[in-house]
Amino acid sequence: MGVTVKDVARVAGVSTATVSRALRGFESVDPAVRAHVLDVAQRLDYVGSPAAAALTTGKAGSVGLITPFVDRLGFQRMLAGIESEMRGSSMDLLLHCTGDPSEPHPVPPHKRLARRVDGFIVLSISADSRDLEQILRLGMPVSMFGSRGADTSSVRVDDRAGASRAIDHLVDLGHRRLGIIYGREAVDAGVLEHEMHVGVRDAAERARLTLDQDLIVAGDYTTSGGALAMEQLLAGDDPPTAVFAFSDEMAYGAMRTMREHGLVPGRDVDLIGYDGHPMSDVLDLSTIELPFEEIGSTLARNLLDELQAPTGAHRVVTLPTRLAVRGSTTGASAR
Amino acid sequence: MGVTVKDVARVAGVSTATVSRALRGFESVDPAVRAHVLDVAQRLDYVGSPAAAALTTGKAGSVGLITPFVDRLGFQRMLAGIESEMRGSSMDLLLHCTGDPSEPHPVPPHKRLARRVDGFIVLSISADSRDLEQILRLGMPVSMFGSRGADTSSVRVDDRAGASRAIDHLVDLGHRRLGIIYGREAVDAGVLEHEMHVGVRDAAERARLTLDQDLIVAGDYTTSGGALAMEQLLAGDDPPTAVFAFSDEMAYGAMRTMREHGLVPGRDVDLIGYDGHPMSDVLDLSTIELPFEEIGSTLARNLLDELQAPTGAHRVVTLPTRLAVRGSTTGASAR
DNA sequence: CGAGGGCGAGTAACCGTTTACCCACGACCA
DNA sequence: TGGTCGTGGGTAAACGGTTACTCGCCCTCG
Repeated sequence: MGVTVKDVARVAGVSTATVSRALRGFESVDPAVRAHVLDVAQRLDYVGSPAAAALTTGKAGSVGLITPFVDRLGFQRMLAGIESEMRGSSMDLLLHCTGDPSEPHPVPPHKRLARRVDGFIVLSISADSRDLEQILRLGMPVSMFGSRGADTSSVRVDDRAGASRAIDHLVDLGHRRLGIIYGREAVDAGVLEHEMHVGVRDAAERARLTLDQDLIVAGDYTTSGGALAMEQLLAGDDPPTAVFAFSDEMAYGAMRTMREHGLVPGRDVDLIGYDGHPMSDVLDLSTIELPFEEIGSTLARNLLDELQAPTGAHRVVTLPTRLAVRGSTTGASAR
Repeated sequence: MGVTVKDVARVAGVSTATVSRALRGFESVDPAVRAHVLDVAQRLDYVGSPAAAALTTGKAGSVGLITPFVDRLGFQRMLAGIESEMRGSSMDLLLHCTGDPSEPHPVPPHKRLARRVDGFIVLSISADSRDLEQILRLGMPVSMFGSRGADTSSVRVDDRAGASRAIDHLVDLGHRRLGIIYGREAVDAGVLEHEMHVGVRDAAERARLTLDQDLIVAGDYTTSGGALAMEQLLAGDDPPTAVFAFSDEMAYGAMRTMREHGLVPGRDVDLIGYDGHPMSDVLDLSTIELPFEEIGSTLARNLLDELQAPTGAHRVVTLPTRLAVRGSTTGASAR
C-alpha cells in the first residue's frame, strides 16, 4: 500500500541497493546519483518502512521508557526533558507503565518490549524490584533514574545533600523540634529514600539535634498520605514547630490538614517540601527543587549516546538540588 | 541473536507454518500439536519479532499518541487513562510530542510515525492546525480529544455546559460582577475554548447579566498567565467580586496574585477554576471537574475497538463535567 | 470397494530493506 | 600498451514471520 524502495529504484533508474545507499547518505554514491535518488524519493513521497529496516539491521529505532507510575508530578517533567532530547534524534519513544506488580503476565512484558526497542530508560523503580532485574538481564543499554551502583548508566539526585539542606534551613531559622514526613516504610524503599534519611540524620547531628521518633511518620508520597501524616504530627502532646516532607505532594496534603486546623504554614508551623513542583510556587511552599527536566534530558542523552556509539561504559551523573525559600518557612513558629 | 520460529519448528519437529499457527491460536491446529509447540516455545524462551510480524501483516502492533504538550496537568491523567486501557491489549504506545510548530521538519514526523503505528490518539490540537490535517490525510484510524465535527472518532467534554455551570454557581451565590480568565485569543483557539465562551454567554444571558468586556482577559493557560490576568482584573476601577478561570492552572496563578494583594479567595473575591486537578482540593479551589482518566480510557478504547474490528464508523462521545464546590466560592464577596 | 471430502500440516513465496559480494570500467603505472 | 587497482553500482541473499496453496491421509458415503 505504500511506495517502496523498488518503486524509487525503478523511477530513478537505479538499483534498490543504490537507493538505500543514497538515502542513508553513504559516501560511496556519486553525488549526482544521490541527488537524483533523493529527488525521486521526495517526489514519490517515499517513506521507509521501519519494520523492514528493523528486520535487517536488528535496530528497532526506538527506546522504551519504563516507569511504575505515570501520574506522579515529577513524571511529566522528566518526560518533557526526555522528549525534548529525543526530538533531535530520529528515535521514537515507547511508553510502558509497569504499574501494579500484582498479576504476573504470561510473558513478562519486557521481553516483548525488548524486541521493539534498542534500549531502555527506567524511572525510579525500587531497587529490589524483580522488574528491574529482568530488564538488566536483557543485556540492553539502560539509562536509569536512581542509582543502584554502577551496573548501569544512571542519573541521580544528591538526595542526601538535598535532605540535609532542608534540615539545615529549618535549623537556621531557629527550629529545634522537627517533624519528618517520609514516603514509605524502609522495607520497600529504594536507595533514594534511604539517602534522604541519611541526609536528615547527618544534618541533625551536625546541629546537635536529636530527632523525636514520634515525629517521623510515613506519608506514602501522596497528598492524602501527607494530610494524614500531618494529622498525626499535630495530634501529639508536643507537636513540631517545623516539618520537612519528603515530597511536595505530601507537603500539599500537610497544608490541607493545617488549613483544616486553622494553622497557617510559615506562621504557626513551618513547612518545607521536596521536589520543587511549579505548584509549590503558587502555594508559597518552601522546597528543595529537583531538576526534573534535566534529569529527563540527561537520561535520554546518556542512552542515545550509548546507542549511537556503544562503549559499554556506565556513566553515573549526580545532579544537585536547590533550596527555594518561600513563605512557608519564616522561622516565626520557632520558639 | 534470538531464537526464531525456525528453532522452535526444528525442536518441536514441525514446520514454521505450524509454529506460527499454533502460536497465534488458529483452530486448524491439532490441540496436541499446539500444546507441544507452545511448550517448546516456552522452553526455548521464544519471543516473536514484532518487526517481522509487522512486515508481513502490515500491522505495526502499536498506537501513536500525539500531543502538543506533555507538561500540562491534564496530560498525565489522560495518559494514565490511556495506559490502563492499553494494558489489556497487546498494543504498545508510541509517544510523540508535536511541540512548538516552529521549525518544519524535512519529513513531517507523522509520515514516519504512521509507518510505526496502526492508529493515532490525538490530544487537543487546535482545530486549524496543519498537523491535524496531515494526520487525518493519512487515512488511518484516529481517536481524538476535542471534536472537530464527525470526521473522526472523538471524545469531548461538554465544555459549554461546564462553563455555564461555573457561571450559574457564581450567580447562585449572588455575584453580579464577574471576571473571566480565558486561555488564548480566539484566533488560535480550538473548538473547545469557543464552546466555553458560548457557555459563559448563555449562562449570563439566562441570568440577565451583562459581562463587562474589561473583565474578560486572557491567561494563556499558565499559572503565570493567570497571575497576570488576575493582576489586570484587580487593577480596574471596579474589580469583579468573582472570577471564573478557564483552567485550574490559571486559577492557581490568580490565587498567587490574590495572596500578594492580601486577598483571600472565598472571602474577598470568589474564584472558580476548570479542570478539577487533584491540587485544587489542596488549594481549596472550587472547580469544574473534568473526567480526564475517563477521557483517556475512552480515547484508547475507541481506537482499540476500531483496530480490532474496523467499521469505519466515527463514534463521538461527550463526557459530562462536575461542579466541585470548595472554599474559594462562598458568596461572601458578593455585594 | 472406490471416490469424494475434510482436516491437519508442509512448501514456499512474500513483506521491504540492507548489505556482502561481485563486476565493469577507467585511470594509472610499469 | 597491458596489468592492476580503485570506485561506483548491480545482484541477490538474508532478516523472521505469515499465509496462500498444496498435499496426503483417513473417514464416509454411494
